[in-house]
Amino acid sequence: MASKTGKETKKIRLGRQPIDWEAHLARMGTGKTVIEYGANRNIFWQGEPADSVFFLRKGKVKIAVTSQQGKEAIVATLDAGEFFGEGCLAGQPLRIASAVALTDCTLVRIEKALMTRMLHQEHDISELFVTHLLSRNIRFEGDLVDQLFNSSEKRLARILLLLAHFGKESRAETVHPGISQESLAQMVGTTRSRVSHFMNKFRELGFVDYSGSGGVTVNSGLLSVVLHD
Amino acid sequence: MASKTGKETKKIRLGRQPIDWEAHLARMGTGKTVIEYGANRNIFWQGEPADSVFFLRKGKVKIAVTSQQGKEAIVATLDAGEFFGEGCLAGQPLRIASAVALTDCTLVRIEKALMTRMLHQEHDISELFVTHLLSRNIRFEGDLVDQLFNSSEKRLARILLLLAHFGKESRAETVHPGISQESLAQMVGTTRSRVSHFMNKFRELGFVDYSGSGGVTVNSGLLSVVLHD
DNA sequence: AAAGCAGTGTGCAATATTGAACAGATTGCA
DNA sequence: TGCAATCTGTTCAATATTGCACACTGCTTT
Repeated sequence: MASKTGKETKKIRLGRQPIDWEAHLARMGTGKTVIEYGANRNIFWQGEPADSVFFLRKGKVKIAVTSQQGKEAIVATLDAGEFFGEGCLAGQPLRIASAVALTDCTLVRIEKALMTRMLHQEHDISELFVTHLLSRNIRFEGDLVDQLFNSSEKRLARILLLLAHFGKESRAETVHPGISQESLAQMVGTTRSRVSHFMNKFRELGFVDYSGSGGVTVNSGLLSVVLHD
Repeated sequence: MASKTGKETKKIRLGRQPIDWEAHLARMGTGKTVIEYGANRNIFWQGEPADSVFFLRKGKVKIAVTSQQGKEAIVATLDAGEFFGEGCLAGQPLRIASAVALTDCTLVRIEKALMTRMLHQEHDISELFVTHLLSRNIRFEGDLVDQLFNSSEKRLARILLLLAHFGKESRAETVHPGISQESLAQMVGTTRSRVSHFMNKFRELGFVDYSGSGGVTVNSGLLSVVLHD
């Protein structure tokens, strides 16, 4: 509780002027709740009724799907400032995926009815949401193309680069600390033994660095070579 | 040929009332063009500057990506009533995919600036566009999950079902006539020889029917069994 | 009719991937 | 401290997939 989200900027950059998402939210009537989730806490389960959209104010969240055979795949990991669970707005009655907090999170739960109303009445919200959906779309399309074309080795390289926010201003270079090979395998769509194999290969080549604990460091410049053959 | 798409209603169902897309378009100033494309004509190429969004009024269009190695993948096939090329709205300077008319098409080209203006000013358009993006998102997420979990056999089964509009009211049961095994392979993300192999298997089991020419007929009920193991 | 062409049915060796196993290392906790 | 749980490195046989080859079909063009 009582996290220091106060420091986070509430103004989210859009095409034109920054919009004050929190102010809009505050103005709306009932239907929203601010919730804090501890790391590893479940936010919603696949198969549950879907009646709300979430906005991630702080922390990281993963979206995962479990197959009938019990295998799990991670279809997205989200950072602060992103929406999720928006499928219900398109009429999905049930969650098609589960959402789990990867770190301590604070998020805003918005009931479907309220979200619909906001999209209908508030231009800025509507525009923000369109921007979000466009980015998500581009990311999904990229993931799909990646699957259609590339070997598991290249897919792993790509995931590592994306997790390190390759291309963004902030050259964090460090992947989410504590990410396991199992999780990587679930994102890449392969087995852990394969991930272990390639991680070692990448490490020997100096593309990544990781020692027991302390997360993975990515040399984006070098690793990106893998993608281009 | 998909024949009577011309009869499709121009009023597109939204959550609430149907909105008259054409009327909105007509009211806007310059920046839009109605274009007709013959079958197999190219609409835009991957790598080209991206400065407009398209609305498909009639016909079918495929969205394809070519890898550096020259392999082609089909990431989507679109029906009347759908948008495409919307990536530019999120700031993509270049097309990341090519668009090709699969049948004779008529489509509306909307310049990026006009589209932005419409999204900003016209509630109905904005809402329609959000609905489109949500559906597209759900489809991409589904495709991605499919790739992460399933074998090429199941993926082929799924594509055949989707092409036959499985689940929709109109039990057309007939896939786009003249679709080649090569195209199927590019959608599924595998090789033609694999597609040929599974198509024969499906045919022997009575799940599909196809004879030289005349397109593929899908027995959705039977074929969907493949998906559930 | 002959030739060309695109699509299909097969077979096969080379390669990639899976799935399961086991040992060592590290971490968290009683 | 010691135990249990988790994560990692590594192997290996079974399986799936690729990439290519070639023959055969139906169709169009000349």
